[in-house]
Amino acid sequence: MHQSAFIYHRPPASLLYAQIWPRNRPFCGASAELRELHMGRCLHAVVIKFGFGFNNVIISALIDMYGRNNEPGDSLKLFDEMLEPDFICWTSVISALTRSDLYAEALQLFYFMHRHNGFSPDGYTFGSVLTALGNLGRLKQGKELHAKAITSGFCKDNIFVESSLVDMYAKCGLVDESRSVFDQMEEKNSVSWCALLGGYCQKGAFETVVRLFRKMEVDLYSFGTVLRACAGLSVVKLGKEVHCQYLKRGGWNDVVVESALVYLYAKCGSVDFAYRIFKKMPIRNSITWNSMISGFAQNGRGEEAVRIFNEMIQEGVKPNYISFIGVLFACSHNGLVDEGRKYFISMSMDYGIKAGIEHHSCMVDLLGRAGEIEEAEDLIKNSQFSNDSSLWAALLGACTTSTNTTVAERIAKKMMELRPDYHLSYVLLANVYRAVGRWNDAQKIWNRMQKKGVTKTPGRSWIENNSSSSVSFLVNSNIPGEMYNDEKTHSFN
DNA sequence: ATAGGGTTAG
Repeated sequence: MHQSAFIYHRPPASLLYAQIWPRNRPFCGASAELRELHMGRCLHAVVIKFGFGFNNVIISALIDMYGRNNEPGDSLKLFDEMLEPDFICWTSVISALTRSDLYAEALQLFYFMHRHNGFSPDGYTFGSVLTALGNLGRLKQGKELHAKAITSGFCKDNIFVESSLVDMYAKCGLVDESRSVFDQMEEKNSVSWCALLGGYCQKGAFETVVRLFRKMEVDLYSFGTVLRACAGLSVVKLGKEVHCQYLKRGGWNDVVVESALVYLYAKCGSVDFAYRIFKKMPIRNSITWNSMISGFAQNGRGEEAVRIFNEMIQEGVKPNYISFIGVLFACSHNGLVDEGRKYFISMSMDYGIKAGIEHHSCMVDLLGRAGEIEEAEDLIKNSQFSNDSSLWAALLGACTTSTNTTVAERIAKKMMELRPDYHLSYVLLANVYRAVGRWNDAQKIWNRMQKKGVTKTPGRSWIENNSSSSVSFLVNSNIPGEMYNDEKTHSFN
């Protein structure tokens, strides 16, 4: 008999394995330590032994279990081996991918499900897919899905869909849109609040975050957000209060909160304390490692930053775009020129990561400090950022100590071409001429600068910015009693 | 079976 009713279109094998599985190898070591995963695997065996291997409900639960334990490869394998995955199985596997930060892959499966199997999304699917879109910053598709959620009736009064929408708009940088969805919600919970606060964090409105944090129902999940705000404000004192609350409430081995603590303490100068927390963490992911690398790097401890970077690789965690920013920054600020060159090459050769503007900036800084002005110049010229004024400006700064007039002239002129209003190009070039006794040329540059009306932009000191009264106000007013033990706070629920 | 948190150069 013809079985067309049961034919289901499978996603390409390349999507199921080649692309996804290798990328997640690094997580396996960490997940193996989770007892829940071990239990889950045992249960899986029991399921098969008792002949429930073809029960979609049970398999859905298993797919979800692997997803929650950062084993998206196992989720996919199970899914691929199913004879007739129903719509719920698709949703489970999409959410498993989203949970493991495989957003693009989750989206691919979602569109595949829709196009080839004719399944329409429901509230559950919308939640996961909107999360994926938000993390990828795909505003256009996000809006499309928002419209679809409204027309299909899954939007109104569905706290999952609405919270995901708040999150999606916040992550795409549209805080106002995010706020408007939030305001229209009939019922709000800590997830909705947290999503909104994340948007304010991204905009740099850290004071707002701390203020609102005191008004909302607080769960351990939201500690990550407020710690990010603390780091943004460099208020280590408030961060310590949050840390205490985390421990007091029985928080333990939460990789997100503890990574945020590592970052906060390191950013505020307590690198050794940060390192102690880092050392104690049984499960570390790439963000944890990155926090520690950049923590050492920012505190002038480049060698340790490099050491942590290498340890990360040894432990089987793949360095990403941000890891390389940290390690290159460490190299540039500690004169590790050869290492810097090595890592810059290794980034694309060994890890397939294309160097971005941040990496180029670090390299220009590194080479400039080492006096390798022409090498840095070539690097910029041969990159896709050859007309980026921030890179040329960094190089220009490095020329101050150089006596090579020809090169300095060339760079200053390039900079004048890109940014005619940038005063340092003129100042620097004039200084270079003076250093070699070309007084007339120096004077000409000064005249040209004045004729163009280029003026120095007023500077502001770091101290001035950070001793503003609003920050000290926050620190003093946020005593723990007020933050967490307020009766009203708890009855908010 | 479903939603939210943490890392990014000058």
